[in-house]
Amino acid sequence: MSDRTKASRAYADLVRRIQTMRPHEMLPREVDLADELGISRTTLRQVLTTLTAGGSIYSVRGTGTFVSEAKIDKGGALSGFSEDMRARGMTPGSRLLHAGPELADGPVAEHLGLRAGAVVYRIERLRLANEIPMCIEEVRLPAEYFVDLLTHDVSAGLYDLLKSVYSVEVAVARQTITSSVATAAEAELLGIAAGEPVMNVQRTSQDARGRSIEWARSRYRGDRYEFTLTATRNGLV
Amino acid sequence: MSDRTKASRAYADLVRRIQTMRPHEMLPREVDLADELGISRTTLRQVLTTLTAGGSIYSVRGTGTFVSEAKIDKGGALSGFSEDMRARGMTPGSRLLHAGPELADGPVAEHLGLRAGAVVYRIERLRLANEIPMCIEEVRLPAEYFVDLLTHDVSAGLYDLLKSVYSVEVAVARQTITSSVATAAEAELLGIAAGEPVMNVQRTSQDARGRSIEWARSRYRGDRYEFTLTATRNGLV
DNA sequence: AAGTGGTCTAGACCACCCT
DNA sequence: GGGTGGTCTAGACCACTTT
Repeated sequence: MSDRTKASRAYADLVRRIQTMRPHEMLPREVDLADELGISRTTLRQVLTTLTAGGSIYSVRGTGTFVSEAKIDKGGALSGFSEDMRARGMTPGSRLLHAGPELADGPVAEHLGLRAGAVVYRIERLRLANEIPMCIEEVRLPAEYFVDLLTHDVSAGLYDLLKSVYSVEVAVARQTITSSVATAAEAELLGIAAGEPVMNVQRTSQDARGRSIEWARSRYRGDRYEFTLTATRNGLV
Repeated sequence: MSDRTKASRAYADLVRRIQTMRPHEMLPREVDLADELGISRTTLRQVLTTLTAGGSIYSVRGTGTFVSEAKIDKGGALSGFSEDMRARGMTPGSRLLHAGPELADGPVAEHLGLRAGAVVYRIERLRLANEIPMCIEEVRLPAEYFVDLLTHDVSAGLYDLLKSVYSVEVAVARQTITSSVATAAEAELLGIAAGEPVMNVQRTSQDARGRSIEWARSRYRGDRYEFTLTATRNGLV
């Protein structure tokens, strides 16, 4: 959404323009469109590529570029709990269950790419949506990247904190989702009955340099949460 | 993987080159690299953008371009069951439970963007991995796009069929995952006990033109299946 | 000041679809 | 043959980091 470059400004212009058009309506030819937007065709094509990847438009070789039909709205799979809940129109909340340093044992060290015995921070929170318990979240972060992390407020909006204080942003995340039934302890925290379904989400995050910066395990109550994701076919490869 | 364009050939070359390098090792400067690969810097940058999006490399402004550290291998969220299972090293199988035309009722018509009462094909299959039941899959496809679909063998590899016979490919898919416990009927088909956890995956797929081409509901057994996905931060926006 | 990636351009040529 | 998107180029200039 940054309007620092011509391309991103043209992108915003074009998105607005597409919204006023009907599905399968044809866009002006690229040379003309570039002219209207005040950019070169090369820059325009960069913008069009992004829009195509996002499913807003499609082009047919030798024929033209068209507005796509239904818009599958993309859920931000890279967002954290707070952002995710706000996108769903709910108010996120948090109750801190634990926050402290510990030594990484085998599995944790492996997931984070650290040597066994390295220091990690473990933060465990009960996450709420509109005051209702939604999931139990357990996050581990390498202490070497986030010095004095616990002197800050980690009860909510952890990603904002990592970005603003440590200038670290998630670039790639891998999530594994499994289904199970709640144990007695989990059930009590989540306010459900033992034996009810829960979704387990394990997540490993890396920054742009490819360093693992987070390993998280969440247990969502299955009766109230649904996990949404959008996949797009890649270009070039 | 197509080597028809200079860019895709350079991409393949560069991937091979990166594999011989160590994490955080610096690549040659762009002008030189473009020269070595026999392409212009503009074309090279297109390739580098793809590699960056894929998490293979990262670049630091004013400094250089580097090989990323750990490689999170991307699971193809756009693949079908057969492809998915083969990627996990298992042999996919299928038992056809039902295949026939029907009239789209409200919810189905809505998901597929059809008028109520349009004809859709419903295909229900029990999907196996190494002969073991893995999920129950119910797919609905608009008959207007896939004329005489049922004269073909739909028991396995449906996506391959859609591509080879109808030249239709999935470009964007949206999936919603929820957790529940198996009903008696589901449990029997899946070979588990009623009350055990299952994962429900609902999926809407669109082709490049934005037409909804598939609506599917799957129920995976929670004890044997895990859902993996990789998310990457987008450029431009 | 020198070196690097980031943005943008004008224009050439190719591949394909239509009438 | 005329129109459209797809690929590729050489080069300019900017922004940032390092010495």
